[in-house]
Formats: sequence, C-alpha cells, structure tokens
Amino acid sequence: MVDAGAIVGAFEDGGYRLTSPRRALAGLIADRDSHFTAEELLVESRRRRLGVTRATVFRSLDVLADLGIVERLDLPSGEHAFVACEPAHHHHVVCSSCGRSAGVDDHGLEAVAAAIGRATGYRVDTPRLELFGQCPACQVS
Amino acid sequence: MVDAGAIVGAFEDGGYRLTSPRRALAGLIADRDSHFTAEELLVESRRRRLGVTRATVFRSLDVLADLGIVERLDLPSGEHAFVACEPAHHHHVVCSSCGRSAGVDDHGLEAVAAAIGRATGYRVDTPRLELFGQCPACQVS
DNA sequence: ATTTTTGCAAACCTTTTGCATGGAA
DNA sequence: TTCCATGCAAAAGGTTTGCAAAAAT
Repeated sequence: MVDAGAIVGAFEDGGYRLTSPRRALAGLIADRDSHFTAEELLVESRRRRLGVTRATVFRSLDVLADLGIVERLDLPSGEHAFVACEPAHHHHVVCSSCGRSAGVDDHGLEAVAAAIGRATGYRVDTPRLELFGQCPACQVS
Repeated sequence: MVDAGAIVGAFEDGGYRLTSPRRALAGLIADRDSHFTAEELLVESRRRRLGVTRATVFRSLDVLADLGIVERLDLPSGEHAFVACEPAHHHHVVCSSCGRSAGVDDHGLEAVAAAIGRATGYRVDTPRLELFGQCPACQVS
C-alpha cells in the first residue's frame, strides 16, 4: 500500500533522525496490507529479530501520525489501530471482517461537512470519516 | 439532552432488569450536556453517594451502547468517551475544546457513503461520522 | 424459585515515563 | 560534539473478570 521508502522519507522530511529502528518499522508498516496495532508491529519485529522495543514502536507511531503517514483508527471492536495513509486519501473504509482498508476520495464529504458546520454553528476542524463495512472479498465468503 | 426516562425505558425494552444502579446511571447520563467518560460517571456517582461501582458503570455503558442509547466516541485527545444519542441523530459533531456535542442530521452523508461504497466495492455497514471542531461558544472565547 | 445483576478486588492489557546509554547529524 | 532517539523496566491508566451475595422478575 505505502512504500517503505516513503515512510523513511517522511521521517527525513520531518526533520527526524534516520535510525535503524525507524527503518525497520518503515519496512514492517509497508508490509501490512490492512490496519495494524502497535502490538502487532512489536510481535513481528521480535519474530524477525529486528530489535525494536515497545516504547520505540509507540514513539514512532506517534511521530508518523503527526506526519500524517499513518492514521489512528478505532475499530468497531474498540481496538486501537493504525493504517498507513496515501497522502491523497484522507479517509478510509475499513473491513469489519478482515481489517483491510481502502483510501477513499472526497465524494462530496467536504461539502457535507460544510453543510453540517452551517447547520450546527460548529467550525469543523478535522473532518475525519471512518466507515466500516465488508470488503469485496469478505462479501463473497 | 436525553431524558433519564428514555434511558430507563431502553433498559426495559431491551429486556434488561431495572436495578437501582441502572436508574442512577440513567440520571447521571441525562445530566450530561456533553460527552463523558466512564471514569467521570464513577466519580460523580461517588460524589452523590449513589453507590454505583466501577464494574457496573462499564457493564451498563456496554449495554447502553448495544441498545444504541449511547455511542462510543474517540476524542482527538485519544480518550474514550460516550455521548447520549437522540435516536434521530446518528452522527455527532464534538467540540475539541469543551467536549460539547451536537447531533446532526444526514445532510447528504448517506449519499456520500453510498458513493464511497460504489467506488470501493465495500458494503458499508455502519456509517459513523465523527466530526471534530469548535462549537459556537468556544469560537468566541 | 430462577436468573440476572452487583460488588469487590484482583488481574489484564495497552500505553507512557524517567533516566542513563548509544547513535545520528 | 551536541542533541535526539533508544532500551529498559517500572508505573500508570483504563477496562475486564471471577465469584459469591443480593436483587429483580
């Protein structure tokens, strides 16, 4: 979904140092084709003997979320997870069954947010849409 | 925002027994004019000597979320919170500053969700929109 | 009488923090 | 050489659980 190089590049562009744990995490995240939790990255990092510790996983995810490379998600199950973002897509549809996610284009969402702002008087800061559903593959099975 | 009676009624309609902790919680939730956390309900229940324990707060919020009377929210700060829902409003705008929330009507959201479903192939189950922004009062100050 | 709900307290799990060490720029 | 990032391990939160007692139907 998202290239490891893009993640590494984001660290650099953001003025963060390029360390080997960060490179390792970039690889782990790039390998995911759906959402993932901090714990999953930690387990996978141990399995591959990458030597990234728990604290570093959390600290790095935090940085990447700030940089807009990953987005925090709250699954219907209540779990905290992340998805790697392609910059063009600000919103996601997440499959309730398998967790695979797809970035989605605007499709009128900004307009809806604006209408809601008008109706309620709120100044809407960060329209963030999380849709949950069944992905094509899971609809079949 | 939501009447305590409505919450009590929801317990009954859902086939749950009417206990005094549940009545007490209905009152506490009805008194809130913005989102609230489990911890806040617990503290308030202690302050008023209502004798509702931690486990009961969580268990009841769980039931109420199933019943659709409250909705789980994830604030921008990362906190887990709840809002009481008016059945007509399926979505909320939450103020990032004060936490006050407003229910919002459709405003074309369902249509957008449908368009997204078409574009991605996902069967969208539970369109859930959480918008964050500044409420009118907080925009002034 | 039967079944659900509660209280209590401990267990659990995820996330965060402090501080000394190690590594990037 | 200077600062940032890491590891470690402990602490901190928030949420859940097991079980016996209490309450609702």
